[in-house]
Formats: sequence, structure tokens, C-alpha cells
Amino acid sequence: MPRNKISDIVEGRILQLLRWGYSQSLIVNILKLDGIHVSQPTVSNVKQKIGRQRNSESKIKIFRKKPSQTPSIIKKVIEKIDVKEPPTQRAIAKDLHISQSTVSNIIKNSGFTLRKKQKVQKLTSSNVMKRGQRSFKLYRRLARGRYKNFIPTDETWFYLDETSGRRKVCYIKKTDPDYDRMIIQQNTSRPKGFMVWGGVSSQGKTTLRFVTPGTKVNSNYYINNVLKPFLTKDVPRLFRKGKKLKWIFHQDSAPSHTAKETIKFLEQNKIHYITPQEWMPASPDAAPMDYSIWGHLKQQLNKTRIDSIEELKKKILYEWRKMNETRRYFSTPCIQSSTQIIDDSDKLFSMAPRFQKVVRTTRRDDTEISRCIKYSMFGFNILFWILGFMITAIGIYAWIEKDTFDNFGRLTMRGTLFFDPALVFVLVGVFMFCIGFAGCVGSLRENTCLLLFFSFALAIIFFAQLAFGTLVFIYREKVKNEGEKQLMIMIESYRDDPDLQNMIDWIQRDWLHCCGVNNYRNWESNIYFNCSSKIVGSVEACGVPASCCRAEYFHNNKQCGYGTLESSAGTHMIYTDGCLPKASQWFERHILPVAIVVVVLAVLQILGICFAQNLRNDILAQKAKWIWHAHPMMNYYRHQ
DNA sequence: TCTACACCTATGACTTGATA
DNA sequence: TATCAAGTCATAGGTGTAGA
Repeated sequence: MPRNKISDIVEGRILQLLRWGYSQSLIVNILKLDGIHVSQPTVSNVKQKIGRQRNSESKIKIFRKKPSQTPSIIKKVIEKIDVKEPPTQRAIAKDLHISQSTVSNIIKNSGFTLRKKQKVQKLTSSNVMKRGQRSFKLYRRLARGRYKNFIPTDETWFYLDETSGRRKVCYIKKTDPDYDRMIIQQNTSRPKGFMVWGGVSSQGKTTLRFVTPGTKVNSNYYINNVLKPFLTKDVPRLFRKGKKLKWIFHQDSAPSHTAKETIKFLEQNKIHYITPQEWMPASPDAAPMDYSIWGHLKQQLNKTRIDSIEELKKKILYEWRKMNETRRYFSTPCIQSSTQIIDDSDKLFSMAPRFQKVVRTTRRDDTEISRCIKYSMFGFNILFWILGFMITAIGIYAWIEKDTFDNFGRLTMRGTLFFDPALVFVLVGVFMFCIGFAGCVGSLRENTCLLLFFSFALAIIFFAQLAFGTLVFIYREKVKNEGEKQLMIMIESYRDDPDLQNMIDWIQRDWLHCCGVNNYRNWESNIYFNCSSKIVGSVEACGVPASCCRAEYFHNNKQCGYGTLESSAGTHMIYTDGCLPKASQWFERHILPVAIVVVVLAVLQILGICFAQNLRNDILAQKAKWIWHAHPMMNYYRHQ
């Protein structure tokens, strides 16, 4: 049962009644009449509570077993965090014998917020404009895996005071005027340090080159002490001749890099390099050395305190060597950084967090387009394409040869259209041509739309064949009757279409050695071979086509079929069996080869669909990267 | 019958270890 | 380092009961 605290009004009413001398039970009854339900112990508690308050100097104190957030503890916590370099919460908790969570709660309740001190990049309107002009061009050069050929290089300063192991956090109050700004670290004047040059690529990293303090890094120094050793030692090691990689030198637009002498040296040595016109200043995504590698290295150095320049050099070399295991991420032209960028109007907008996390990543990105599948698809489909083209050409030629206008006229004639072999050739050829074109060009040009069409068309053909086969099996009697009817139409049209005639002749004479649909007498249905044609003086009346003649008679007498339909005539010179039963027998005899052909066709179709989908998925995966690389400005402008 | 007290439960403030 | 869930503890209010 929930217990609600009695209100101050009820408490005041009880107190008033007690002062007037009413007993506790009477007070309960009086309050009941007023609609207030309290128990007698409650009245007793009020009486005792007031008594305690009178006896104590202050209000009722709340005693807890282990009060942690006491004023003194809170004060101590605030004293510890409200300094330039506060200790960790864990250390504070250990010191004050409270938990880290309690420290966190005290900090939060006291109105403090944690801020990480970071250096920030200043992005001028000029930088913004250059990004807009140059980003697309640069990212096009980096796209489709070409970034693997790049060697981004850069110099940076390492200072002793950056390696003191100091924490880069501070606590700030909402009332602080700098609350909405990042805390910008200021370098101390004339710190002890030196400059280091280095570079990374998908093939590995260069040797670090230390610049002697006090040396002037001009074009001469850059060529002799950096570029020449790089060309003679690093490049042969990283890009061996067998790899055939056209490596591209990636450097920023420092004065020594863009000097005429340096450019001349690069061109004389036929080095492909990023020109000053392509370089995007202050762009974390375009300068992995500046915003990722050096940052990572400095982060590692900052963890320990280093007291001398020599020690710093050793530590840098040690950390540089350790970066071997994460070599792959060097090849990705994007960085992990929480860099903030300030534009001219001092507005803050975040950019870098949108970039991929690559530092310390262990997951490998091995996705690429399979060349084997791509060129297999291309090779197979180009044959299919050429074959389709040839079949179409033959069909069109045959169709035109017959009589174009007559053919167009016959398009409207029901029942004979699909028995035109030329037209069948054209339709099949066009279909093969389209599918072959889609598969061939789609795989070669990595066009996902064409590949989708290709796989979709193949899938439709496959399922249509499957459905056709199933229906034929289920309705085999009906199909047989319908086939018989259509074949009879073909026989009736024998003299109307030369191609149809050639086809029927080939079936009867060369393939099945048959005559008519069910038997040779089916030819009576053709007007030219029907006995009634005798009236008009047709020589073929009461005969069968010459293709019905047995081979031994056909060579000697092309008219061996004449008169064979007459009742008195002999049939020993012609085939008397119909083509339909003969065809049935042929399939029964060749069931194994037919089945093999069907299975091979089905497998080829399924493989075609799988290959096309696989290739399409690979392309989409690569495109996702390409789109990301090609439009880094999308994220950038979104924050303006 | 009245009162004080023990005991029980609900509630809320607080602490703490685990974990993201 | 922040946050969550579970546990701890004090307080308020209800119930039952012993004692005056």
C-alpha cells in the first residue's frame, strides 16, 4: 500500500489540535469529519517530530550511513578539478575514498562539463574556395583504388613540451565565457624540437628523415636531403618493378615543395606528383600525414615524459616502426580526427568526425571487383553478342529477300506469323543481341543497370523455360494436339514461304526421314498436293514433296513423290512415317544428350545470373567508396 | 481508552560496480 | 569518463500491541 507524506496543512492542523489539548484519538476523529484520514501513530509522530525540532538547534537532520556528497567532499573535488591540469576522476576517487561514479556525479551536479583541449585548424574563406575548386579533381585521381598508388609525404615539428605526458582535458562551467568555444592550446615560445619528414603508402612507409635544428629547409635542402634519398632508397623498396604501380608523389604546398627548382627536379625525374594547383590546403581528408599519421605518432609520444632531444628521436623511430602492423590504413586517404575548423566568422563547425575511422583499425577492407568474374562475363557475352548480331542479320536478310511488303502484309495474318523462320531468327537474334550487349558492356564498363538487366533477363528466361517444361509435361496430351494442329498449318503453308519450305524439307529429308505430321497422307491438306488440284493441271496433285523421298530414290528422280497419294500408287519410294512420331522416337533415343544440353544451358544461365549479381554487388561496394571520396564537400557544406 | 513503541512497507536519495 | 542497474539506507506512514 503506498504511503503518502502528510501535507504541511494536515501537519499544521494536527499541531493546532494538540495545542488545544485534544487527545490523539480525538484528533483522528475530528480530522475524519473534515475528510482527512490519518492514523493515531501519525498524530503521535507529528507530536514527536515537533518535539525533536524544538530540542534541536536546527531542522531535522538526515543521517546516512556513508554520506559521500558532503559539502567538504564536494569542495575537495571541485578544488581538484578546477585547475589547469586536473587529475583523473579515478585518482580523485582514490584520494577521497569515494567511488569514481560519485566523483563523476559531484562534477556533474556542481555544473562542470568536461572538455578535451584540442588544437584547431583555421579554415579561411580562401581555403573553402580552394576546396570547392580542387576537391573533385583530386578525389577523381584518388578514386577506384588509385589512392593505393599515392605516397603522401609531409614534414612536421616534434617538440619536447608536447611529450610531457600531460592530460589534455579540462573542466569548464556553463557560466564560463569560453564554454561554447574549444580550448586552443598555445605553443610555448621557442620550444625545443626538430623537424621530421616522412611518408606512407599502401606499400609501406618511407624512412623518417630528421632535419638538423637550425637548418634552412629550402628547395636545395629538400631536393638533396629528402627527395634524392627518397628516390634512391624508399621508392625501389616500396614500388618494386614487378608491381608496375604508377606511383604518385603527394606533397603539400610548402615553399620548398613548390619552388621552381623542386618542380624542375620532379619533372626531370619523371615523377608524377600533386601539383600546387591540385593541393587542397587545410583539408584533413586530403592530407593523411598531417591529420592522421603525425597526430597518431604525437599521441603515442604524449603518453610518456621525454626529457631530451635524443630520447625524443629514439621514441619517434620506435613508434614509427610499431606502425608497421597497421600499414594498410596508410593507403586510405581519410583520417580519424576530431579536428574542429573555424571559419572567418569564428563559427565552429565540425568536419572531421564524418571521416572514416582508420587509425588503429584492425578490420581489413578487402572488397574489390573480381577481375576473373568481370572478364569471364565479358568474354562469354561478347560471343553471345556477336552470335545474336549474326543471327539477326541473317534473319533480316532472309526476310528482305523474300519480299518486304509481302512480309509486312503477312504480319497481320493470324496463324502463320510465328512459322516464319526468318522472323524467328530476327526475334531470337535481337533478344540475344540485347542480352549479350547488356552483359558485355555492363561487365566491361561496370554498369550496374546493364548488369541488373542482364541478370533479370536471364532469370526470366530461366523461369520461363522451367514453367514451359513443367506445363508441357502436365498438359502433354493437349500440347501434342496443339502441336499437331500447328504443324498441319505449317504443311498447309508449305508453298507460301520459301524459308518454311526449306525448314520442312530439312526436317523430312535430312533430320527425321519422315513425311507429313502423322503420316505421308497429311500432305493432302496442302492445296498444291491435294488430288483436287488435278482439275487445274497441277503436276504435284496427289503427290508429296520431294523431301519425302527416300535418299536412294531422291538422287535419281526428283519427282519420286508424284502420285504417291493415289490409292493405287506404291509408297516404297517415300517415307511413310509422320514427323511427329519420328521426332518422339528421336528424343527417346537421344534422351541423354538432350538432358545434358538442357542441364548445361540451365547451369550456364544460373552462373550468368550469379556472376552478374556478384559483379554488381562488388561494383556497388566500390561505388559506395567512390561516391564518398568524390564528394567530401557534401559534409563540409552541410555545417555552414 | 489513550499513548508510545516495535515492526513493516513504500519511497526516494544516494553509492557503487560494471560497462560502453 | 559517463551512465546504468542494483544495492543501501533513512524517512514517512500504516498496523499491531503492550502498558498506563
